[in-house]
Amino acid sequence: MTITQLSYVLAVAENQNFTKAAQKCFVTQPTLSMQIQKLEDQLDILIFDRTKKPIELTDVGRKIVTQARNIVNESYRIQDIVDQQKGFIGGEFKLGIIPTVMPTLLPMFLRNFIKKHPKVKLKIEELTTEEIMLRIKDGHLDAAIAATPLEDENIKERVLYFEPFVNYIPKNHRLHGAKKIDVADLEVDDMLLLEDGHCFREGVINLCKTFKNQTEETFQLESGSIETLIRLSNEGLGMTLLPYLHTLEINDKEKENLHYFNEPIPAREVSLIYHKSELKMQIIEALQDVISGVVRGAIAFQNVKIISPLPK
Amino acid sequence: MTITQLSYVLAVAENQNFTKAAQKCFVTQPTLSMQIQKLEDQLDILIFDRTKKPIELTDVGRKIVTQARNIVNESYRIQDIVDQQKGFIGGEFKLGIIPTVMPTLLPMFLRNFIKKHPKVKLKIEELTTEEIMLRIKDGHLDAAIAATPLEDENIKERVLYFEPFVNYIPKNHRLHGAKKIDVADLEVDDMLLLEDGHCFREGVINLCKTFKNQTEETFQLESGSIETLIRLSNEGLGMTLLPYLHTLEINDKEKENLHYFNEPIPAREVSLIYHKSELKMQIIEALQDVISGVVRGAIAFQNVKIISPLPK
DNA sequence: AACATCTATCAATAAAAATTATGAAAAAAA
DNA sequence: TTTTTTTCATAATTTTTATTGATAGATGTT
Repeated sequence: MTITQLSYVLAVAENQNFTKAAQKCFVTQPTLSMQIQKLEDQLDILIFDRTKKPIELTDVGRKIVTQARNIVNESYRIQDIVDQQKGFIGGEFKLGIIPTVMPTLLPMFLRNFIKKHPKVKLKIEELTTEEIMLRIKDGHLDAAIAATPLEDENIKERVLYFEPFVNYIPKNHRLHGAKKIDVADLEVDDMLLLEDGHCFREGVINLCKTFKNQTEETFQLESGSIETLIRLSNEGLGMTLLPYLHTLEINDKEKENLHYFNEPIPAREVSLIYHKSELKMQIIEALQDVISGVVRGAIAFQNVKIISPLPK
Repeated sequence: MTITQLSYVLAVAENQNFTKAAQKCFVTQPTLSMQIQKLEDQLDILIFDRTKKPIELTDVGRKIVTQARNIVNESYRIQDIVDQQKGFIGGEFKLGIIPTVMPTLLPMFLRNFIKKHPKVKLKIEELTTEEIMLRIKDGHLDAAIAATPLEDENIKERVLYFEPFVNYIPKNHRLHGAKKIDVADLEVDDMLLLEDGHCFREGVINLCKTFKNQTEETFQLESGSIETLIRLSNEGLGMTLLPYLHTLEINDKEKENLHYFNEPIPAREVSLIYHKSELKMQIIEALQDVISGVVRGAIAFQNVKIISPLPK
């Protein structure tokens, strides 16, 4: 039994296909077939049920895959120990970012980070919180930036910053006249929201519910991006809430529609999250340093009240 | 990096010697030298400091060995999963037994066990509780039989039986006339004990202390085996306590010196203990079944009061 | 029926591991 | 000190193992 064989098994289990798995392993398909057969022969069991299309794991196979993932992941940690010893910060690093953070935060720190740590090959992907949590647990992501707290025992969190919510209220809206807005003024029925699956949406709904006991039944419109939200709002379809960093990007005319909250200002907590095993911790800490440094200049609010974005 | 290389590293780390390690791995010494060098080259670090005699681990080396042990142990669990699936009970199994249990319990169950599970290659070693705990943690023992509770978070326990203490009181002793003895009658100063390191000694001392607030200062004599204890006692050097199973083995004349306790009868708890990772659990359960079955016939006390043998 | 997709098999070859034989350095013994 | 022994490294060679390209067979699709 070798680590290579185990990783071949993992690849086939994940792809449910020898040919695709072989590509991901950068070997030919017969290599996988033969090595996996060899392992099956040695253990004298079948890991895959090849009669099923697509291929399926047997009962033992499922248990073996779980253990194999364990072993393969633990084997990565050997290199990690060496890197840590050398103070080496480099190698491939897969980072997930939620959609409502991606467009504003990424440009702020990416250039800085690459400059400071040129040996790290960052692979960044925009994913929902749900996908992020799955992929951190199965090892396909090394870390992610998401709204917290998540309260998942397998995932650790390091708070990066608190991002205040800002009201975006078009000219024709009943609240446009008000200089500063109170949380109690918000009405869900009146608010443009992101579509389901965005945790920012959850945060806003929670905010409204907290202060008005509103149900989440009747939303007027839902959109997939905050950009669209602003456009829709401009068309007079309702007000919306923006995460603070987004308000730095909009044009001067639209800035006139921004209305800040009275203190305490509601905000979301944005954190760097990673698996509890703390693999590649040097890079995670490097990321935290760079991002915290950059954000400290951009967000300088005090008396910020935090609401939980995933209040299930 | 391969599991084989990692196990070579473990062998050298444990033996502090390439030649001996090679023998344990059933390969020649150059094989180890080359494979370990190859691993060191790939990681671009030194695992061993070869200038020191005997050879020593480097700082990184120590961390790598810890992780390597992890990986190698986890790799054994693959075979374990397969065995479990097949209901196969076999392979090498290393069992430790404390000295005061070994001579009485082993003959009771060994023949039975071998008959019932002929494919298991039992390797049994007599060890103190302290050694047992170390070796269970480092994987050199699969399980052990010891007095419990141990209260170690890495070690799980399954109680096999409660073994009452029996007084062995020679003719000339002040208590010889008494038919039944009370725990309160015991005097540490008056009692022959096993030498330091035997947990049975701890148990007895604890028993005396519990009822008389005696200090453990002045013991008259100490011995390494219970056999010797009986001989010394016969010579009129004091009374002693025997674990019940030992009393079944002594000759008729000596049996006259046995005096049972009044209820509640003090006893020690004897358990099958094993690492929390539950490797080779099928064999552990098979052992438990056989031993419990055998002992149930031999010990049939009720109203047994338990004292902790390791009261630190 | 023809085609496409997928895995297994085979022989050839490349790569890696293990072995035997040997050498050099350090420790132990004379 | 000199000799002997121990111990690890190196080199050349053999053995074993992994990988590949080509292809066959099986299954499902159009």
